[in-house]
Amino acid sequence: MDGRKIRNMEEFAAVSGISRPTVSKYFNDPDSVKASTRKRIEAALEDYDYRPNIFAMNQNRRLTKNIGIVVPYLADPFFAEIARNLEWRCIEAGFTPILFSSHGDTAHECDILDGLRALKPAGVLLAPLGRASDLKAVEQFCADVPTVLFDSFLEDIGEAFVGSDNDQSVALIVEYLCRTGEPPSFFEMETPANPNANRRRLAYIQSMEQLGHEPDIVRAKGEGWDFENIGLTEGASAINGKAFKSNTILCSNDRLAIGVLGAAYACGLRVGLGNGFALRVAGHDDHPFSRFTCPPLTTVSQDYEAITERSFEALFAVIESGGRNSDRLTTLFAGQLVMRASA
Amino acid sequence: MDGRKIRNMEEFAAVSGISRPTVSKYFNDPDSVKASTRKRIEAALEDYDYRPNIFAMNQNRRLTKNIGIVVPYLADPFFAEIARNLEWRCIEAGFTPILFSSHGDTAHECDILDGLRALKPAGVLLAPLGRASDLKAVEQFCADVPTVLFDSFLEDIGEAFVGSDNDQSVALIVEYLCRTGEPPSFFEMETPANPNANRRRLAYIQSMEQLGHEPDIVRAKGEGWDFENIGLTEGASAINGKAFKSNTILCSNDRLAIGVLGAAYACGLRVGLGNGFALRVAGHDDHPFSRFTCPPLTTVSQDYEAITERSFEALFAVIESGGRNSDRLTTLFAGQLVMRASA
DNA sequence: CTCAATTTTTTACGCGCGTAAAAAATTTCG
DNA sequence: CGAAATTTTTTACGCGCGTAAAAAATTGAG
Repeated sequence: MDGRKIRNMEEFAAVSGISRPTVSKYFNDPDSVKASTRKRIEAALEDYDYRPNIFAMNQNRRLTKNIGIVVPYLADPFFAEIARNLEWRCIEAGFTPILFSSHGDTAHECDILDGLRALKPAGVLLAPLGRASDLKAVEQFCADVPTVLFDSFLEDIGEAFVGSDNDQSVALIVEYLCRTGEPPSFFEMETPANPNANRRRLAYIQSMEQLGHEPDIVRAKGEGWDFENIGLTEGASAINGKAFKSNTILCSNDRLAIGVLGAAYACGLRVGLGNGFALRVAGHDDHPFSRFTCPPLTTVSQDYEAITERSFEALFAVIESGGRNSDRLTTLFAGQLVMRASA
Repeated sequence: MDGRKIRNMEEFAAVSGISRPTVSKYFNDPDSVKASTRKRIEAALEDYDYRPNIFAMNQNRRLTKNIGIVVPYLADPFFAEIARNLEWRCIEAGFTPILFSSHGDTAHECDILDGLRALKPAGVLLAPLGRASDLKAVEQFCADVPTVLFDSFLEDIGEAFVGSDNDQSVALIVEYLCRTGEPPSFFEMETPANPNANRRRLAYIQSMEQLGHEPDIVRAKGEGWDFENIGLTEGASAINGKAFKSNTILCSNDRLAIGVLGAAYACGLRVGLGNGFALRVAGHDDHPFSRFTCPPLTTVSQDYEAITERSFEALFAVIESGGRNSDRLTTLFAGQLVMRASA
């Protein structure tokens, strides 16, 4: 703990007895210097706790060690959870994750992408708003910066896409619901922001038809990301208005289902499977809170860890290969049925 | 849209017909140049969409326009919501918010603060882990960087503190619960991470004694931020083990209460106020999801907007005054009773 | 129109680091 | 031990911008 404060790499190089270019090399990759010099630098590092100036470091770099993580709505615990995993993964690999939330707003998503460009990130993990995204802006961004999309699929954009296999997962739960009770009605938003929703509706229709049942779709009015609230209010009016042909409601996602559970409670309907229950409610995603609803929500899980792991790997591969060489690959993970008490 | 790409401020100055120092001045404060030159610059900006290199900009600055926002656990919608508001507020004021989550981990909180220092932020809005924080590290950080603490109170640290008045809010709900039914038992974590929890326990005891009732405190085992789960499992064993002396449970926070609601459901107890209900459950914070539980959770609201607004204002004042001159001021906002069906 | 006040331009340096090239030192290995 | 291979040092330049100082231009009031 020498009293002297180290002001720059020059000074640090002096006190550590190593030349500045070598020190610079060390900071860019500790393994690129001989083991003995590395030890000397790290010893000096203990005594003087110097850190290179990130701004100066990045100024001349064509790209940095930054990785942008962009999610459409961070107040949604699904994305909070994924963001948490991604951050962790990036740090582990020696990158600096920088987290952004589009807050459900098109213009803000564009602003984030603009700002991100200026940060010269090595890569970006982007879960776009979806329908609300400015497609041209996103496409242009992906052309400039190595980007892996996840969750929301956008045609032909990005180096890779990682998401869940809605066809499989919806078929799974539709089959389960049909097998254990009445074939489900499908409940979704009128104009879903997320492309997964469209996919799920189609998968629902197909599954129902394959099983010889007639699809029944109920659409909730409302826009935005306030899903629980929409599920609650619109769900209640749908229930009261006898809009559902079935006593079983499959919701497009868990957050909507949580709202519907509230609606059922407000309507005095007991939710669950078997005698004495008036309604079954199922969701999709295995949202972090779905275990704690009353009754606990039956749903299809998305494999959070697989999605984050694969997304990061895909991005890392692109970064390593120094740009855009891998064919655009799409990975869809299968969902697993999560049987709880609500259906 | 001239084909030429602008590479730096020099080139942009050339095409806009203004000298580089003046352009530089413009970017640091558009109002610092004459109106006519400002217009000329902004006209050129339309044609050439140039943006100054942030790294080069910040390199020589003693401090930047960055504002760090640090929350202990972003997967907690309470913090997600506050972070969202704070981000918005920062942008509005022309700053660049950078969001971090400590993920409930002491070491990670320290890393974040370290990294933040390197970003030379104009200021930081910090909700510390609390008990789990490395107090010395946080204190040292606050000495280096203008920091406003919120949510978790740490003695004598930071330029200001903004939080909620637990004494008032707990008194409010204890009084309500006593008035409308049995005096509540208090349910909390054994070793709460958040200092608010301690404050709330004390406020509970005081309120009960003032109303002439004997306090009854039940503590759940478990650590970390997985509150709902702890509330669910420990709540169930407490209920089954007849640990609660009262039929009314006041939980230290809403997330715990959400778990307890699940426990009650699992135990077959109907939760609500009045005849036919076996249990009352109340929480604290008016968590974003508390409106959607079954039954909807009775709780005390924290004034999210007031907290974010005041936090930002306090930080802004410190920044404006160029450092640390304001006396350390503490603002506590009163909670409001949110009567729903659970109690 | 004149003189002072304001604003812009010119000129020049520095920030902290990346990095290239050539020379010097060190290590490796036959 | 000596030559080749590896690593470090020396030297030097540039990145894009902030900013200081002095000179020049513009503006505004009288």
